[in-house]
Amino acid sequence: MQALAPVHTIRFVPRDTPFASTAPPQERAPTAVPSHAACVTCLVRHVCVPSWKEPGAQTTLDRTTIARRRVRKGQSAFRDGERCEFIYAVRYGSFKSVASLRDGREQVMSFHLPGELFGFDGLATGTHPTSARAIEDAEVCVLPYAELSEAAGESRSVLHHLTSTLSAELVRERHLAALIASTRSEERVATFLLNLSQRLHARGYSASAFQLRMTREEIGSYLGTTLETVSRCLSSLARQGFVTVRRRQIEIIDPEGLRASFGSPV
Amino acid sequence: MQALAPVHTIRFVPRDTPFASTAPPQERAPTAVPSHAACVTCLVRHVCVPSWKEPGAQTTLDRTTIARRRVRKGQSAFRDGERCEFIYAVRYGSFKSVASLRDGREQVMSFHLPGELFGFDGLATGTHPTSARAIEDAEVCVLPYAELSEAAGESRSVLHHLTSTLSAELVRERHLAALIASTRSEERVATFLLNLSQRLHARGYSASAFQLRMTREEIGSYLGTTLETVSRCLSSLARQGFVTVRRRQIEIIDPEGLRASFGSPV
DNA sequence: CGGGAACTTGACGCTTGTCAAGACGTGTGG
DNA sequence: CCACACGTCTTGACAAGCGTCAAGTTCCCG
Repeated sequence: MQALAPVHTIRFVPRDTPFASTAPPQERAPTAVPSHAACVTCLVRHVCVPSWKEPGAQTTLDRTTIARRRVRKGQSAFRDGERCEFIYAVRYGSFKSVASLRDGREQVMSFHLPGELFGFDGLATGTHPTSARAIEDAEVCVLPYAELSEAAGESRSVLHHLTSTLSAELVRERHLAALIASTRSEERVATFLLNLSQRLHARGYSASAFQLRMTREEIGSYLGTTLETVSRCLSSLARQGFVTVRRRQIEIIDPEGLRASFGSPV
Repeated sequence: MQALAPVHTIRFVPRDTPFASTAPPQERAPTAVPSHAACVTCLVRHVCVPSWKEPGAQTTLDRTTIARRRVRKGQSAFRDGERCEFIYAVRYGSFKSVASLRDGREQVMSFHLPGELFGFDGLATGTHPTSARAIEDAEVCVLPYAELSEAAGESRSVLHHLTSTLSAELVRERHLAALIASTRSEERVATFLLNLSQRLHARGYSASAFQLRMTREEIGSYLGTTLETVSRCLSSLARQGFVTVRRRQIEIIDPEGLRASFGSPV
C-alpha cells in the first residue's frame, strides 16, 4: 500500500520493445522526477489516473492509499456479481473480461493490456456484470472508486478524463459490435491483430512483433467465431503474406496491406 | 429556448399505453408540481438530466437555457464528424445511431427511444463518431455538455448519474456485442423484441403490444444479419406462437416462453 | 388511384460451425 | 533426463445456418 503523488505525463517507455516475456517489463529511470515513489517507477503511469489532474493540483486521490495486487494466471481481479468499489489499472500482464452465459459457456467481452484501466462496467448498477480474469501472471493497481469520484468532483481535469475514458470504452465496444455485425471472420481476425498492434505500440511496445497472450478459443469467443475459424484465418493471412504466425508469436509483415484489405470497416 | 428548473423524480406516465402513434404522446397533468414550465409537462422528465441533482440543489444547469429541436424523419440530430457539444434527450420519436462503413454501407449501432439520452459517444474525442438520424418525426432537448459537465462538478448526484449513464451505455453495447457474438439470428431477433418491450415498458408504454419504428433492414444491420433473415425469424417466432407480427405491429403473446427459449444469454 | 418502399418467401450456394484426427509444445513426475 | 500426459493448435470433411438473388405481395403516401 503506497500513497499516490502528482505525476506528470512523461513518456519514458522504450519503444520497439518486443511484447514477449511474461515477466514484468524492465523499468527505467524516468526522464523527469515526480515526487512519489509508487508511481515514479511505474511503466504505465503516464496514462494512469494520477496523470489526470491539473499539474500541481491536489485532490482526494493524493491522500488515498492505493493497493497493488498480484493476480496469478487464471485468478480474478473481481468476479461477476461483486460490488464495484474499485477501478483497476494493469501494471503488467493481461486480463480478459468474461460474462457467464446461461448455458455455462463463457463469453469474452474484452482484453486489458498493460497500462489500460478496467472495471468501469460496474458503475451503472454498483455490481460488476463480468469477471476480470488474468490470462497471464499480472499485477494491478487498485483505485477506490469513491475517492476517484470525489477527485472528479474536485478537479475538472479528472472529471474530464473520467468521462472521456468511459466514452472511449463505449466507442470501443461499439466498434466491436459493428465489427462482428458487419464483417467476415477473416476480416475480424485481421482487425483484431491491427488493434492489438496499435494498443501495444501506444504503450511503447513493438507494433510489428508481439506475442498473443490469449488462446485461439478466447479470441474466437471475443470475435464471435470459433477457435478453428480463428486458426484458419491466421493461416490464411499468413499464406497471403500479411503476417507470420508461429503459435502465439505474431509478426505483422505488411500492415498497410492488412489495413487496405481488412482495415476497420467503420 | 426555455430555462430549466428543479424537477423531482415523479412517475406520472400512464402505463400500458400502446406505443403506436407517431404523434407526440398526450401529456397529462403531473401528480406533483415542479416549479418550471419547460420540464413540467415533459413526458420523460423523471429520467432526464434535470432529475439528476439532489432535490432542492442549484447547479449551472438551472441557469442554462435548453433548446428543444424538432427533427424530421430522415434528418440528423448530429452528424458523424461534428464537434460534440451537446447531449440529446428524446422527447418523442425515435433515433438510430449510424456509422458509415468504408464501403459506403451504413451500420446501425443503436436505437434511441423516448426518454433516452444519446450523444455520449463523442465525449472521448470531442467529435461524434456516428450520426444520429431520426427514424420518425421526433423532438429532442439539447443539453450543452459544457454546462452538464460543470453541473457534475458542482453536484455529486449529477456526477454519479452521469458516470452511471455512461457505464450503462457501455454495458448495453457489451450486451449487444455478446449477443451478436454468441447467438443465432432467431435468438438475436427474440432478444431484440424483449429488449424493446422492456425499454418501452420502463417508459410507461405497453410491454406486450408496440409498433416497430425501424425497418427490417435497420434491425438486420443492428443485429448483424440481413433484412431477409430478420423477416424469416419474425415469421418463425410467430409460427411458434411467441408473438404476432403484422408488418410493424408486434404483440408479445408469450413473453415467458420467449425468455425461456431465447432470453438474453448473458 | 398509382407508384414505390417495405416486406415475405423460395431457391441456391458460400461461409462457418461441428466433429474428428493428428501435430506440436510444455510441464510434471518417475 | 526422459517419458508421458495434457493443453493448445492445425487441418480436413461434412452439414447447417445464413447471405444473396429473385419474384411476388402488401401497404403507405402522394
